[in-house]
Amino acid sequence: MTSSSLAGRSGIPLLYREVKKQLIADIQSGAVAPGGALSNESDLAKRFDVSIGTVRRAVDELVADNILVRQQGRGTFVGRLDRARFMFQFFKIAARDGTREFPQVRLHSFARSRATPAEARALALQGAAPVFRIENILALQGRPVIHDHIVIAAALFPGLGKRMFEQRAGTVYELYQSAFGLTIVGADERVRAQAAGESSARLLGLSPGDSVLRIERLALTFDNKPAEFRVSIVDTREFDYVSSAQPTA
Amino acid sequence: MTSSSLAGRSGIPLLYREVKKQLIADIQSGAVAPGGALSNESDLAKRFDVSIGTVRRAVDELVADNILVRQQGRGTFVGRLDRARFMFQFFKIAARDGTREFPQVRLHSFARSRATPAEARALALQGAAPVFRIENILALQGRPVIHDHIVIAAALFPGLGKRMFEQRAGTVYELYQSAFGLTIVGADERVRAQAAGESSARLLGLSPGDSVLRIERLALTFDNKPAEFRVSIVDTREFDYVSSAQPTA
DNA sequence: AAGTGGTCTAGACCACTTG
DNA sequence: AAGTGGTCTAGACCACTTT
Repeated sequence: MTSSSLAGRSGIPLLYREVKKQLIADIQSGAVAPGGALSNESDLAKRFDVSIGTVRRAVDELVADNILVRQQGRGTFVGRLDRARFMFQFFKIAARDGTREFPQVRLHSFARSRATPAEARALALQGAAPVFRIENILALQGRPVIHDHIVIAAALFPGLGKRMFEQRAGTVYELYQSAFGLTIVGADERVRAQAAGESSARLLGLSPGDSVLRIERLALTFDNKPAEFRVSIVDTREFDYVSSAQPTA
Repeated sequence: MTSSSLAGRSGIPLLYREVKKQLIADIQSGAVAPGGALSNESDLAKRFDVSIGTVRRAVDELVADNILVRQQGRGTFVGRLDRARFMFQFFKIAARDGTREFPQVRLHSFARSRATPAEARALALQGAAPVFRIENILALQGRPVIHDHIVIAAALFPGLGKRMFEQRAGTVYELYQSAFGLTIVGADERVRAQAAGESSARLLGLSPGDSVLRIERLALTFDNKPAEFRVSIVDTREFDYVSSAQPTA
């Protein structure tokens, strides 16, 4: 292949940012698959016509964002959105004693319908665009604790069906990643307390009016583009939403 | 002063980690004050007998942790825990439309008493150690929204009194930093929904039993040592707890 | 003009994994 | 032994701020 070196330092586009963009493009195009290895650093340096240090800086940032994973002596890999990463990066519910456990997920409903105005706004969709609307019940320690309502744009998930969703091997985000080439890289969450509605109360074994936690999560893909809108109703009698912001070391 | 070079690469202590430790020690000892400038990078490199690149790596991490602030052309400074930083790093309550506003704080009670077992556990104190117990009411848009209950070990804040606390110029954490040399660098938070108690309901204008958010925050200083335990009761009828985890760019 | 941090380079050497 | 990432160095050159 012809070597495609990067922009020539004209409008001050930082070299390592350009390298980062290219690496992201490789992931989005499928040129490197989830779990697959990147070229080694000296080859990347040759390909982009920069020094190894510049490649390392670009990779450093992608590693900090949990998008790439380095393994000394082995290589650098595209991070899979597997259970371990989901627990680490996205699942913030822990038992009172701090114990964290991967939830047992049961599909409650799967439907194709249209976005409400609020959903369209969150997902940056035009009008009442077609969406998939999915409800899950998540159990911890054998008891239903979380009632999830997922909304995703149908246009981003061509061919998605109930069976495919239900019979996925790993996490929901891993399905997005492996079957639709859509990588969730971050999320904005808004949390508040409210009285449980009738449906959530029934599904979680509560009385209507009991206090529950409501989490709105907007999951984002590259460039902070919204990809999934999710409302989670959590019974916090025995579990907490945890958020840690500690210096690295 | 006699140059004190760092460990001689014996037990594989990473050089940049050692530099980082020394810079933190300078902050804790008061050798560089909050808001004050560090030596320039080449002087730091000489002092620690390492290359500038190694100094930069240490400073990079401290900047990422919001402990230092770089200003190109001016220097590198110890970050002050002022309002802007408090809003950015610690205050996670926002109006439904996303608006963020620094709260108006009113002292409700100030007392010296002893730690409960749970508080002693959180703060890593022995037995029923002496603590200060402070209640604040925080108002947003002119209405009381948050009822804070702060617990701090008396031993860490010698000479703290009600007047000093009430008449502080800036944020609570800035008082800790400037008057007691204690820098808050991070926090662990646990959030859940519960029915409002009598006291919080009265102070926030709610009916007992209304759903409120309960936030337990353990604020940490260097080495993740606990420094403050705080319970915040939040009226989330018009405000949310927000948590964002987006890639840097 | 002088001083600061910011980017990028080229290369030495080390630590770890695999064949 | 060969190949990978990890640390550290020394220095060029640029961008920004202050005097």
